[in-house]
Amino acid sequence: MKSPSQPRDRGIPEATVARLPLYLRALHGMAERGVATVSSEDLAAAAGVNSAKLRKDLSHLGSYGTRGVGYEVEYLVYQISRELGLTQDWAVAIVGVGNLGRALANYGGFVSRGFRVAALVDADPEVVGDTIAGLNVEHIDELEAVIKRRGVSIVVLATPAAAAQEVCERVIAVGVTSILNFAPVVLSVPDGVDVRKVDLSIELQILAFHEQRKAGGPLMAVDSQ
Amino acid sequence: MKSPSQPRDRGIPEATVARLPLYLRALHGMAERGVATVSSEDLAAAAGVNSAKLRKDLSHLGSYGTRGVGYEVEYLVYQISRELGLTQDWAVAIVGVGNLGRALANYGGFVSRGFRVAALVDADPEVVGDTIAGLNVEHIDELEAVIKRRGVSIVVLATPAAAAQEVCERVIAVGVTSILNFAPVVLSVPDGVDVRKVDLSIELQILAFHEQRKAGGPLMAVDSQ
DNA sequence: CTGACTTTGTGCATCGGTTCACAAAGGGAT
DNA sequence: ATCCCTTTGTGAACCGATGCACAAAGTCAG
Repeated sequence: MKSPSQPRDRGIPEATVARLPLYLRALHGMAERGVATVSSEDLAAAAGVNSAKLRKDLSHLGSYGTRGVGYEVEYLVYQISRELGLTQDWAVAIVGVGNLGRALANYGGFVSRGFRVAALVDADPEVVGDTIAGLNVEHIDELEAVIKRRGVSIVVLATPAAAAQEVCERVIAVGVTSILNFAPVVLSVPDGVDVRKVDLSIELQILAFHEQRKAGGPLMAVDSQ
Repeated sequence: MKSPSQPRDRGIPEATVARLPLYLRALHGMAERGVATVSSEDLAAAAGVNSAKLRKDLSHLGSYGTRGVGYEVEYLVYQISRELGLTQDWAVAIVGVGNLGRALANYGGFVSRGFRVAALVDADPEVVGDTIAGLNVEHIDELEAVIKRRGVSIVVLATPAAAAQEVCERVIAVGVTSILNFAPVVLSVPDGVDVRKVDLSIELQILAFHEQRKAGGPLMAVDSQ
């Protein structure tokens, strides 16, 4: 338990970052089941990746394993959490309280670790004032004020496509630099602002592509011309 | 307009497939605005990628552009749609009609092109029998029957994490090979089955990672202890 | 018909990520 | 203390994706 060589490369590959939450989830499950120690092989299986990749990923954070034994679950949970910035509390605002926004507000996974839905905002006077998931829905005119007042640093866009770019610009103007976008548009943002996009219909289209291939099969007798 | 050399490589890179829906969306927008022809430069800008990448992507489908001119919008829409398998109609079943399932059922983007929500299934007797987005919610006991009867080939899992694996196995058993999973678990499936995963909390965690970095900045004075 | 101009399609260098395979490191038994 | 066994951490080969830069191919004006 001595201080393990300062390893933080300050440069963790993007692909690795994207997998850390996966490992974290698997580790949480193990911690709950009382597992104290886990090998790269087992953890990799639980996370659905291969063990070499997992080891290389973890090696980017430092040498937190013990050769011949594996990784201490609790310790690794802490290290990954810290690396991902989950040891602090992130205030999230959800803009757009339609079906999707509502689902997100109620989604347990958000609140669980590190994130807190701090504000709900919508333009429709019909829903402004309603209470959803214990929160009062505020009017879009209050957007900037709410973000500042609640210390929101991550904004989730669940608005109609047409509204997304404008909302995006407004929140950036008051200092937000992390946006999770569910609206089916390409947002244009200045450098330094991070946008991640979740697009349900794109995922379906990718599935359809593969499904079509399978249906045709290797000896596809379709309209090959 | 002569038949353009049989190009279908039968091997389109995965990264390209993932971007085709993006191009398709941009093209639809252009078609609606009456644009007849578009250059790789303009289309790339609309889709948020660089133009060399776009040209290379499209070249995998065939030579559908005209040098000195660009791409004919309508024609390209058709070619990409066909490649993605959107010229046929895909019946989709949504399992789990909680907040998220409801949002998905009502999500216009699904229905719009090529996809049709053909069934809603849930285990909760409270919601079975309800009508959501014009569809009757059926009981999970009917799962296999419904899938066969409606010709469902793509299943969307919006169940609680604990139920996902079981539902997954049941739909695979009746021949489904394409699954879009919103439950926060790693599904284990046999070869030949495609699973795509959308995980809201993972996206947030990735954002938090980058936000933390920005907050600290190059000369981070944090607990480097 | 010719020549200037535009834009595609692609060869090539590069880069980031994955996988293999093994030396190094630790634990535990004798 | 020594040896054997397990498992990590990583060097190196490999693979797919990206981006540059340009020749090839077309349009259009005169």
